[in-house]
Amino acid sequence: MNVTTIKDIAKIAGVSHSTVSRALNNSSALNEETKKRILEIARDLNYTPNTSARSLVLSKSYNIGVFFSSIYDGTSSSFFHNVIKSISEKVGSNYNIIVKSIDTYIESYNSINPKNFDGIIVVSQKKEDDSFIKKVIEKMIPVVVLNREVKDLEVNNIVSNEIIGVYEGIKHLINLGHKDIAIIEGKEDFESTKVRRKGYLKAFSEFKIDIMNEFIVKGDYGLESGYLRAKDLLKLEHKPSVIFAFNDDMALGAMKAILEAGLRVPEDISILGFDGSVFSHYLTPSISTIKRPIEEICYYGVKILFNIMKNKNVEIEKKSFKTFFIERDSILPKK
Amino acid sequence: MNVTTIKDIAKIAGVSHSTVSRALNNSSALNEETKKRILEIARDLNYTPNTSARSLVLSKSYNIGVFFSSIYDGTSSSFFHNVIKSISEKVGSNYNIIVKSIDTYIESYNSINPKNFDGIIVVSQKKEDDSFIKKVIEKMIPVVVLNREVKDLEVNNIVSNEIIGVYEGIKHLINLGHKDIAIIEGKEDFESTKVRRKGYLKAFSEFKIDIMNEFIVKGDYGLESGYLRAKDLLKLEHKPSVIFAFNDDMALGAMKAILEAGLRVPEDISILGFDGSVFSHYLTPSISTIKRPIEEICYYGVKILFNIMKNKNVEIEKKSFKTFFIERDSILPKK
DNA sequence: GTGAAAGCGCTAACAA
DNA sequence: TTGTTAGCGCTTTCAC
Repeated sequence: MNVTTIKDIAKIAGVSHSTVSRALNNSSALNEETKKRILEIARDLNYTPNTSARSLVLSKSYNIGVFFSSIYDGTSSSFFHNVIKSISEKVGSNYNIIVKSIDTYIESYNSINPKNFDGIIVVSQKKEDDSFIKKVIEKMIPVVVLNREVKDLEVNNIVSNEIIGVYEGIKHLINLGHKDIAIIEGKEDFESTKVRRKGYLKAFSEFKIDIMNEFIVKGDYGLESGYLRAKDLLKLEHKPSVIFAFNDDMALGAMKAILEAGLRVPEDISILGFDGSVFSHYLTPSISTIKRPIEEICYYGVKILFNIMKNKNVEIEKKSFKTFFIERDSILPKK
Repeated sequence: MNVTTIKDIAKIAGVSHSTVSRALNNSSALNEETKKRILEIARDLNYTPNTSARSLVLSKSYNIGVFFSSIYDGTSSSFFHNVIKSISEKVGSNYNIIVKSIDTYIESYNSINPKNFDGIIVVSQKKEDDSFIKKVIEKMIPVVVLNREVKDLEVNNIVSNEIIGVYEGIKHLINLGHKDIAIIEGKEDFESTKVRRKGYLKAFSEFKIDIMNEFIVKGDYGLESGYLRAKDLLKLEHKPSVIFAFNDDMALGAMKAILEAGLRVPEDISILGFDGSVFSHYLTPSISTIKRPIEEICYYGVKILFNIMKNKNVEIEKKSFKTFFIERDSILPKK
């Protein structure tokens, strides 16, 4: 015998396979005794249901797809881990979590079918994900998009307001007398880059700070790029008094570059990061950063997803959590 | 109409559904023209196959399970991300990667069925995972266990030899004159803790270094525990001249504690980490560490898994990759 | 309380 | 080259 099926159990128990099915799903009225007997046999035979068969008849896959724009490029480890942890925790173990990277998911989105996914969570970074999201919507799969504000599509969308956090962080810097604020931006095609940029531009314009073009450099959210771009900044004749990196990883890289140049953090150059990742607190100096509530976003996203899965007609929801500036030791007033 | 099926296509194309199936799988000889027509209709109708149905008949799920001992506790973000990236990359997009945490995967391993998983990768930390692995083997699911050496089970097993790396790291320290080497161990129930312990014990005994009980403390692989345990160590009257943390996260925590105490790294206290995670290189000072080749382990693991999946009768393979000491700036000779 | 039978969407053996 | 048919393992309706 290969794998135990309900038929095998039925034969041994001397009942029909439908009775076995009923017992296994402890459905309707059926004799307590036969039920007990069947369950016992199932256990002895090490029975586990064939999910494909069950899915086929129930039109329910017990699969939740978690699609990142990319799991390879531009996604920091702490963010990635945090997202998976939070989603897994909230989803529970009744469902499978299938992790995919949209950028390598070519084959014309071949498995995007409501029968294959009970729900889909898109952890989106790029506007280009819209074509994928659109497919998902067309297929009527319950879907929620996290992390990036989707403008052109009617879809459940949970994000954090990153402009506010950045604005506040920059405002704090300006209030401390800083004007020479350099920025290491993230990947150009990531929305987070554009949004965070808006945040500092808002603060700059409000406080009438001149934007120095040579102070704005492009990173890619990776540690190395933070290091390299900060090195570039330090070569400038007129050096910045602060470096604001668009994520904590790059902030760490930048700090290395500063210290390597024989300068001190924060005495010579202050640093501001973004994400509020755990490790940033343990650096010396601890890095001031802008915290985005990844867990809340994920929890809330899953909650909504399950709502839609249960009750198709709920209204589309857009929600934005706050981000906030966390002051730590990497910032000092301008000398 | 709900979701397009091959029957819908068949009706429109005026052929039988089996012809559609053939066209879709571009099987055997069938009229190029009808095939083309069918494919076109399929595209127009936005057809995507129902994987449950396909799985059911083919006895192939296109699911690869990636089971961690825990995705929540004791698993560092960089390790987790690295593993998922490496496995995903090698597996390719024909398969679904289902990420699970064994510790929360109670319900008597209910979905462990060869029909539900074409293959399973266990990223194992604890001996207790053996009961899970055993179930998988019993069910004849192709399986490979990564990361932890499995002793009591005949199973494909790809690990790294961590004893050697630790031994070399400690030897290096001893050669630099260090004797007061403190250790922050990892989670007690993780095999990695035991193995890395063996590494330093081997070096200690070989070089006849006395083991100071108060120098051996228990962390949990989390940043905070590195910080806290290092603080404890610094309260000792006779302070260590080196702290070796069983992973880079704890090393970072330990460094914070040392610097906070007004001591310098490495001038006053040297630090050695473990993992070779990317960020450890960007810390200041960069942390000397022991590199384990996670990518290689994962790549090789996937390769073997696919081998077994294709050809059931391949021999069981045990393979161990080397770990090696990476010298960086966090270590100085004993004063 | 239980069995018979149909059917979920697909593939494949067998006919034609 | 194509259609008919059976069947993968399961749930569920309808009888009894």
